[in-house]
Amino acid sequence: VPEPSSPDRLPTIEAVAAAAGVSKTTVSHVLSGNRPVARATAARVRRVIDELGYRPNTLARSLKMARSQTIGLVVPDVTNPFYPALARGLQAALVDSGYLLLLADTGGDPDAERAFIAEALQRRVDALVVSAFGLTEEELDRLAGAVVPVVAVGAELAGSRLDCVTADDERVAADAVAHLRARGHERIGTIAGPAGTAVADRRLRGFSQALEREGRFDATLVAYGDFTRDGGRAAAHALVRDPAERPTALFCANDLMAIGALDAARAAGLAVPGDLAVVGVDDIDAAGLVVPALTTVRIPSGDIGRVAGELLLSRMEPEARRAPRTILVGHELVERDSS
Amino acid sequence: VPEPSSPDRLPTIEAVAAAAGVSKTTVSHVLSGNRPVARATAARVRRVIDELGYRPNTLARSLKMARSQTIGLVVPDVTNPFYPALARGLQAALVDSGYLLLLADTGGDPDAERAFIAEALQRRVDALVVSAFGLTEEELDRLAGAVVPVVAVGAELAGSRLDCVTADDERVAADAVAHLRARGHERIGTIAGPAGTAVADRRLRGFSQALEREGRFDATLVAYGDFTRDGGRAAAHALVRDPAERPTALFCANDLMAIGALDAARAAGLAVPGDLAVVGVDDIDAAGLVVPALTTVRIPSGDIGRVAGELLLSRMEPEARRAPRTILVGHELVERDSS
DNA sequence: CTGAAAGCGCTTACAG
DNA sequence: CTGAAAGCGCTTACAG
Repeated sequence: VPEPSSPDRLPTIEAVAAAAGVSKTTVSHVLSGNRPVARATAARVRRVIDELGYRPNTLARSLKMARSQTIGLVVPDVTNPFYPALARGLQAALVDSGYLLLLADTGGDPDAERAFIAEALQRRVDALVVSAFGLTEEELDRLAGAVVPVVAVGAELAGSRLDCVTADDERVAADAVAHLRARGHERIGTIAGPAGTAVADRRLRGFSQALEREGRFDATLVAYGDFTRDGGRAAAHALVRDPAERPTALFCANDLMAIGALDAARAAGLAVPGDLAVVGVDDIDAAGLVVPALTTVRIPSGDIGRVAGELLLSRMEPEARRAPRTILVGHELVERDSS
Repeated sequence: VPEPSSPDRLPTIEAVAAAAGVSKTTVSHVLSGNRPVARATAARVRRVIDELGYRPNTLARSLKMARSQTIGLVVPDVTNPFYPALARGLQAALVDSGYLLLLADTGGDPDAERAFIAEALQRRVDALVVSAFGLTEEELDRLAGAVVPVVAVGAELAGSRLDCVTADDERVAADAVAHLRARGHERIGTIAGPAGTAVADRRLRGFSQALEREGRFDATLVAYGDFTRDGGRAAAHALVRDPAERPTALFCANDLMAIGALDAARAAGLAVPGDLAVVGVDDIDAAGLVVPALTTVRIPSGDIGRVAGELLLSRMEPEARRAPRTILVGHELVERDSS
């Protein structure tokens, strides 16, 4: 004899069935609509459901159906406004299909990235959206690509077998360089992101190649940051220390670092853009708020999230065994006062 | 005869047991450590696990154990930097205990809040952290309070049976008023948050009472925004339109609205702080970036997240049937250039 | 030191 | 129009 359900235990489909005098099968079908149920029966079941406050246990359903209706989202830094905007776009694309977001902030640490991806897989997420910093494309593909659809966001993974949604980072950098060249700058430096990360490498390559085409690339004008304001400040500080070797313009691989470069310029007594022009990437809200307002290349992070969501939705269709796709979202130079 | 597992099906504990020549029980115990297993057996099992790449299905475990190791986080606006910082603190407090965050951005819409809370409950989250805007405390408690521990963050719920972690919003407002009074302002207005939301109401009450104590409260100097920059701009615009009736200082219930007030002042040709002093709340990064840099009352959102996580952890202990607690985090006036 | 079996709460193929 | 039963992949009380 089973114990009567204790008061702090939620009602189950079994309890509903008993109270309504039908089978679990029937209760299940009034809920899912997968099979017609007599009107009177359905009404009775629904009444009982309301009375008991029954809510089907999604865990059990997910186990049975082998889909959790959950998407894992891995970002290096939620406090970088680029990612919340992306998360919002992603949620908007997925919410109507009943998906929820499992969020992880990894701090860009490869171990944390691996750990979260493994954990998300154990929880049987139906797909993964990842902005990985520490992981190589191969590792990402090997870790998760074989199990669930994965879309890499905010970085193009060369030759990867993964889907990805990103801006064309080389052109982003090239456009910034073109802007600075048009303003007459000849000594253009850059604050790149961490070497080895896909976004950082691409933006640096776009930067270098654009300058090399004109024979103006100077490796001593390259510094590295970690995509944070502090990192940008430190890198810029190193670059402008020596007046003789100083660049007249700086392309920073994101806005946070560009804002740090503004800090460094101020600390060094350099006028922006007079002594040093600064261009960022992203166009986070803060870009328009700093003084001088930051010239930047706008990346539509909300669109990236939304497009990634739509791509995932199509990947989760039963048929979807297509070749990996790379979807490029448009970027746009926003000229403000720092250049 | 069961079919052999198809290639795209993940290995189960059953497959591991078969390959290692032991029972599922034993495999389970080498994984959990809940029961001693002979060294040789354990080693063999582990080898098979590695070979097959077995990862236990958390859905099944959660169903059996009646805990999902998941915490639901409900916020009105992820793109408001206050919340990512909170999310980060929360994750930091919970990650070591194996909890993951299920995130929802509700846009402050009560229907979205209800929908997400219901959905999270169906997914059997172990607890909920919510910053609700549309829901009353009673409704929040009724919806979820009976089922899982709930902590309300960023707003004190008067007389609620829910835990909450927040700044002392009345004092936050009172401190801002005191600052403005000390600067000599006599006509102090406010841009409040949406009436009916707990944070907004508390900050408005703190504001009103502080001024009433000195007989200086003027209801015509109260406007309402929705905690966004645009909302703040519109509210400030209305307040400063008439030069004769204009306040000389504005307490804004958050930084985003204060930044909007700065926009409005600029558009109206008013000097800040000369013609209009502006004080915000939160101290998001942007507060230090705008011009003039924003005087604000700093709320440690990361701490709120962390404390909420710790509180939840203690609530999820089996014994925990204590009375609801309200934990107040400290705030601090940050004087910058806008006042 | 180890295993057989029950059960967590669902869904659905099979049967009538 | 409806139900009995198997099964999703785990954990654990019970037994030896």
